This record gives sequence, C-alpha cells and structure tokens, in this order.
Amino acid sequence: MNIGDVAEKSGLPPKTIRYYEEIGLVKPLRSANGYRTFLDSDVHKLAFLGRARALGFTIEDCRNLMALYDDDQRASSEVKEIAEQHLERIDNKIAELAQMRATLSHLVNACAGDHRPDCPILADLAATCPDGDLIDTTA
Amino acid sequence: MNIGDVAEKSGLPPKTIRYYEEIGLVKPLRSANGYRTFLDSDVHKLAFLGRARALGFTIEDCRNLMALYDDDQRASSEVKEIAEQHLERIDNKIAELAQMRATLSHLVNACAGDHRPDCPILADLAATCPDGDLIDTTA
DNA sequence: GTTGACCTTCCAGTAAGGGGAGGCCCTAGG
DNA sequence: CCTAGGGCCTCCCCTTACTGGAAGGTCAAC
Repeated sequence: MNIGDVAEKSGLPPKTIRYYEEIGLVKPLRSANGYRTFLDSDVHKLAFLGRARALGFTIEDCRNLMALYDDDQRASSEVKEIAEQHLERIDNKIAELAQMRATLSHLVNACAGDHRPDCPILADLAATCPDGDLIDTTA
Repeated sequence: MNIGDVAEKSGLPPKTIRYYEEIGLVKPLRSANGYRTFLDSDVHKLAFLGRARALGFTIEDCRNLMALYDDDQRASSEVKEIAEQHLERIDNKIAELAQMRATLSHLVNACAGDHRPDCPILADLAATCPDGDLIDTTA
C-alpha cells in the first residue's frame, strides 16, 4: 500500500504519516522505486495514533501508549496513569481558559461597543499594575 | 532604565522583552554602550502586553489592541470585536477540551488500573475505526 | 511520448518565546 | 591598577506537531 491509500484509510494526511515515520512511530518498508510500502498493521497503528491525538495525547504519550498496546505483559495501571495525567492536564487547561473567559466576558459586557473611544477593556489592560500603580486611562 | 529593571517592573522576562522589540511591539532607545534604554511609557506598554497575553490574546491581537489604545479616535466597538472574537476562540477551545475530557474520563473510569493487561482505554484507541472496522482488541 | 497524478527529499515556517555560548561593559574591592 | 562579578549584547538552536512548497523521480494512461 502506498502512502496515499494509507492516508485515506487512516484519516491522516500523507505529511503527517511521513512525519510519524521520521520520529519513529511507524516504520514502513520501501519498495524498489523508493516509495513507502505500508502493511495493514501500519494502517492500524496510524489510526490508533490519530485517535490518541484526537483525545489530545502528546506524541510522547502516543509513543508510550503504543508501546503498552504492543506489550501483552502490560499492566492496565500503566495505561490508566498516562490517561489520568492527561486528564489532569486537560482539567488544568480548562480551568485556565475558564478563568480567562470569566475576566474577558466581564470586560466585554462592560464595553459599550459603540463609536466612542471609552473602553473598559483597554482601561483594564492599561490600569491594573502589579505594584498597584494607577495609570491614566484617558491617554 | 535598563532591561533588567524593566523586566522587574513589567513582570516580563528580559528574553520576552527583547522578543517584543524584535517584532516591533516596543521600540526602546539605545545608549552609547549599546544597552537598551526604556522609558516609563515602555514599561507601561509592556505591562499592558503582559496582561493582554495573560488573557490569552495572541501577539497580533496585542498589536491591534495597543494600536487602538494609542488611538484616541478609536471606537470601542473595534476593541470589543477583538475581545469577542477571542472569547469565541476560548469558548471553542473549552468545548473541544470538554469533549476530550468527557471521553477520556469515561475511559479512565472504565479501566481497572491493575496488574492485568485488559484495558478499555487501549481497546477504544485501537478499535474505533473511521470506516467501522472492528479490530481485534485482544492483540 | 507526454501529460498528470503520485511519490520522494529537503528546506522553511508556524506561536511565543527559552536556553545557552561567546563576548562587551561597568562597578566595586583589594 | 587589576580583577571579579554581574548585567548586557547578539546569534543560533530548541521546543510542538505538524504544514506548505520547491525540485525532481515514477508510473499508468492516452
């Protein structure tokens, strides 16, 4: 199978598949003309990677998950730990975004959004200094 | 004022300040020895940038917000639009993360996390193919 | 035989800086 | 007067996970 077919079957772009080969996630064979030749198992791996990436796992997570997948002596606790750490990263990120959202949404609601220059959003960005300085927001 | 003082006052690392100069967000003067010389207005700008970045605005957003801040003919609607677009990006990102979180959390709960190899997380990553193929998850 | 689709490699770029090398400048202490 | 130290400078590579493009080889069809 050539890379185009694999791309279609796995749902990953050819560029991504080449990249995954470069970083050692898949190891396709080569035919005489230099083209990459993929097995069904490669397609399977790539689909696995695509799904793991879609869940937000890093490439390194994916590498570890694949290794565990290939290891029938694995303990599910190892897999679970990777997933739990990722879940925590996601929760942290969501919390961070929610905090931004709250502040930003508050500012947006306070802004008239008309033709006048007065703007609480800019005022907030300009005025809130770490050392408590009050800066002239009319500038 | 040298870059070290400005870093302390603005809360941004010197590296970041140099980077902001490189991309044209601040334009410090230079003294005879080649050192950057900052004015209070530069510190003000940098603090502004730091807060905008903390709210997740991109550098390009920051550039535009600063331009609006410097323009006393601005309409607050322009500021509000930038903020609203950013708010939408945040909401999209949160939704995406929440979706990941839901799936992942479901899988984590389903995983025993013990010494045995059986793992619903790996099974899910391996089995759900775009074209509906069922792949042997006992491998 | 030639067109066009496919494949190859390599280079460069993304966002927003971080790390570190190699080297100048300036001040304080002995 | 010399040196140690800390601060500053530029320059280059590194990060994540790809994506785009250029230059060129291959293959099947018309």
